[in-house]
Amino acid sequence: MVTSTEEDYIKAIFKITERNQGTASTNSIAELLSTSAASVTDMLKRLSEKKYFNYQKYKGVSLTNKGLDLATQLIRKHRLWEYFLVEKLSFTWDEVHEIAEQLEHVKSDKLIEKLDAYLNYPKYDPHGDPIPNAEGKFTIRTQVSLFHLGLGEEGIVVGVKEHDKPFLQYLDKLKIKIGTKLKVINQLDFDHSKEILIEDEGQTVLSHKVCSNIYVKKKMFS
Amino acid sequence: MVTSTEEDYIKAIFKITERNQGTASTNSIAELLSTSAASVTDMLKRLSEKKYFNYQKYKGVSLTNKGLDLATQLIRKHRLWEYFLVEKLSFTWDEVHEIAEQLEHVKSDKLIEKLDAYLNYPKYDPHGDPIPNAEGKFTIRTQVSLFHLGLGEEGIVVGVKEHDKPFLQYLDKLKIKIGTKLKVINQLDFDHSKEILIEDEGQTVLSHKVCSNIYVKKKMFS
DNA sequence: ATTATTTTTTAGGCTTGTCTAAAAATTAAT
DNA sequence: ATTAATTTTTAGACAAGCCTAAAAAATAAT
Repeated sequence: MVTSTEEDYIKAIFKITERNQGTASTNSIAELLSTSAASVTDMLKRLSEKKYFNYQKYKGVSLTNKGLDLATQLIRKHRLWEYFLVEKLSFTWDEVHEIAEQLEHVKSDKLIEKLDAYLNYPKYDPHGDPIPNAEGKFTIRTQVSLFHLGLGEEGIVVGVKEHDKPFLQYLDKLKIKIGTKLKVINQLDFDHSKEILIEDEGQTVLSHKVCSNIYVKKKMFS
Repeated sequence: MVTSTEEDYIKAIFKITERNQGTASTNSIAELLSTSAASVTDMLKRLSEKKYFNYQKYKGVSLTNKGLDLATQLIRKHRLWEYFLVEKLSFTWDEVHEIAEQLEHVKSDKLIEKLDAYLNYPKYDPHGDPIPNAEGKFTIRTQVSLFHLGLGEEGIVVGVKEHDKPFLQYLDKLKIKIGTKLKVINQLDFDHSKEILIEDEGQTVLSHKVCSNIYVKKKMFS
């Protein structure tokens, strides 16, 4: 049996080690889970007996295969629930994270398999992130950040990097969502901002930060 | 903030006081929650400060209006989720209780309202129990137990009393489900068993205990 | 190569929710 | 009206998760 708290730790370790290849530090976990470093050390010591990760004092932790499997299943659950909330219950993409965070802890393999089937085995969640299948495999898409789209080039929005609520609400207001066609009609070297033509919605200026948080699929022959 | 454990206690008190009008004893709560009487006393003492119920030493507990409201909302959530699991994810009625027991603790009013709307505001759950609406009101149906159906009388199954897994599976095997038409074709005074004609499925003998666990709507003019 | 800074761990304590064993109160029985 | 049986509460302990403050280890800076 694994508790919700334990699952949160596994997920945190996964998220951290996903980027900076290798180990997660005590502090980084504490920050991600909004808890103290002392609590993390405490938890790691106790949890490491369950073999979800390797822990050496002062050396940080890295997930074992067992831990990796669990993390993948948790991400699968989280993203499937997000998909359900948006597609079936018509939540907006900025509202679903907190709810999915709770739903992902519900224990029932059958539930998640049936949910997956009901949703027709979606490959991507409402933010464009891949949903692992029952075996833990997922499809990576070729995508670039909007920042890397050159002058005159076109792309279709396929995802976002950060899931920050105000950011997602900002995109909503601009009518930018997954599937929206964008075209770079001007770019300012000074601050790396871009003037973007939004399909059916006119044009707007997007900052460097916003651009690098939007993933697009490049249209090759426009 | 109310924890899942606290919610379980409120629900238990509600269930107990629902029948034997009035107060729930320490022992009855302990039994329902599969815990010790000592734990219950402990919990009651601490929880009673939150005003969900009135507690007097040695006198048992009874829910306040605040507690009653919470219990009703929990039942609403539980039954809506059960409905979802059966109607949308095609679970059978014997499988849904444990999963709904977890889902009901997910905190989001918006979630439950949207779920309700998505399911088209169902009035009864898969076991025939009424689902309270957002205001806590629910529709009681005129129903009698199959035991009270006389010789030659007909009825339509509208619910079951106990939700015991093997019992529900037994009914499944007999092809008895909600909406099934039944007719009493013989009854044995000796053990109060009845011979029943099941619509499109032939006939069978049902024990007293089984009969009194099946609720039917009497067909007035058959 | 020391000193300073940062990170991590230890130590001790708190709350929630649980337990067992024993004491106290209530209820039932003679 | 006592005694017996049952129910409930108290007492003391434990695990999971969390905290703060202080100590120890690792890393960075002079």
